Amino acid sequence: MQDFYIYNTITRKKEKFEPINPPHVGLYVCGPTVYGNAHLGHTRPAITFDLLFRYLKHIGYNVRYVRNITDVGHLESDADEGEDKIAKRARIEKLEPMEVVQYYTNRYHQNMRQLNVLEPSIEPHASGHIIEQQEFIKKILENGYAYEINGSVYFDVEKYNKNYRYGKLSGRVLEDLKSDTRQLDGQSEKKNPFDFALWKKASPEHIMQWSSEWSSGFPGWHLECSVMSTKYLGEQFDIHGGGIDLLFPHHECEVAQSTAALGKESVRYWMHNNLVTLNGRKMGKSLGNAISLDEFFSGDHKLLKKPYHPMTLRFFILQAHYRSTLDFSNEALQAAEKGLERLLDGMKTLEKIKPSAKSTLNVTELKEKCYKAMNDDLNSAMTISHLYDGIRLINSVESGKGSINDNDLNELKDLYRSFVFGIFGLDTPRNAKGEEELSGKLIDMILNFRLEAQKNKDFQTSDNIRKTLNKLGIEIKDKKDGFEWKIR
RNA sequence: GGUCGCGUGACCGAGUGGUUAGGUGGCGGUCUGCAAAACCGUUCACGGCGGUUCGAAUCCGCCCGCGACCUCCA
Repeated sequence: MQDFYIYNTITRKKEKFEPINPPHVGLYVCGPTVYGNAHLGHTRPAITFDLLFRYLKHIGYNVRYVRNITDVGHLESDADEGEDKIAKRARIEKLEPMEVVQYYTNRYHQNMRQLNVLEPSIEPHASGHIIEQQEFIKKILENGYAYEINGSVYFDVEKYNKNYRYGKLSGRVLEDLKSDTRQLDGQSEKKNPFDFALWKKASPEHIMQWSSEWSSGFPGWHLECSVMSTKYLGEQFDIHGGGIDLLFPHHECEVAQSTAALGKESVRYWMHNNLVTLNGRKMGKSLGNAISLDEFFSGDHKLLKKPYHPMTLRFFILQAHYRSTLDFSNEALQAAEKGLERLLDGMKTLEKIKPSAKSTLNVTELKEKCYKAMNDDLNSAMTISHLYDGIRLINSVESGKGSINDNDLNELKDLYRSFVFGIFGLDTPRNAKGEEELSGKLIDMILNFRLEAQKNKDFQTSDNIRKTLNKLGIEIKDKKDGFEWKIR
């Protein structure tokens, strides 16, 4: 087992990862709110925690990965009187709320498949856990950290803060929050403006509501994660992840709720991915600068100079460390596109290399560097740079400037397969097999004619063939003993 | 205003108290009928001003600029 270090938001330090019940690991990540299409921003946590999931499994852990679907309770406006986002969408589109949920959940899953993001072990819906959420509220009420008023239940932050520390995760101090919280309308019910809803009474026209002992209403918007993580991972579990924009108030409230209900903190390691920016600004749906994944893959957006392959996006994200912001631009994307191609080409070369008696390269050292980088808080950027160093070595062997023995060769192949495909998930989807085979044979045939032309010094014909194939997206490489080609 | 974080070469983006990140792009070369690819070489930066140190881009202070959170948000 590797010594794996994680940057823990709550301590602001890198800490050695030690699961509560090894080899089992419980991982909870905040998933999407399914009221709209997934955009570039959503790929950051999806890929970051997919990387974590894959790496933990790779180094021998047995991971239960829970990623929720938020389909109730997130309020639209800044006041508590807002309308449920999904309900609003449903009303506008004249659909059943669950129809909206199903539609965008399907779209999300499709996008995740395109990005080769593994399915989580459990994907619970908030709407499927209303009873559990009500029970959780009861526990908080019993423990005295919540109060009921007019059919709604609110978390009593001030009282909680007397025995615990509200703000522990995000580094906030309640006294500061008191002076800084904006005075919003419609908060008259709450004792304090920073109190948050656990259960909210719904108005009659509110189309998503459930009965409860307090009122017909809906659960508060931070509750589902506390409840579902507890249900599927236990009262204490290993890792909770999510976007850094959820740190406050969402995750802070989760800490408070769980502590208030269970008498202890649930989460051992908090991990937060940074954001995707556009011209240095956060990309967000509500900010109106989000590029949806469908637009990204089709190139159908005014900011996109061309369509990009899902693997280009995946690689682009992996080339940065997850805790840094990542600025989007066509230039950067195209650099990633070419970089990924070089990496994958190098791997194809690796598969073809013939072993020699001795090795001029140190595979063990390369391998150790890769693990060292990954063990340092999932530094995929560093790992990739090591893999490029290896590609240079592979190419030098292929061009006869180095050599590798049988043992090293197998180890090297193993290293690249497990890192590039297994851990980074950079698999290129293949075309339909039969068709691929046929077109491959046809291209071979054409290139054999070209070879003939070259032998006869008929370079005009030879160049014409190459030009035409290039136009079709086929790249030709002339070799000493023939040719190579690939589809771009 | 409060809290937190960032500022790296043409672009993206790692990192460390003293040694080349890496990718993309540019330039020169090897190879080649010409290309492409590959390889070799080159392009050696760390916002500003002070301080600590034998030595700092890396630690500390101040300043400037930018961002995130404080309201749903990945």
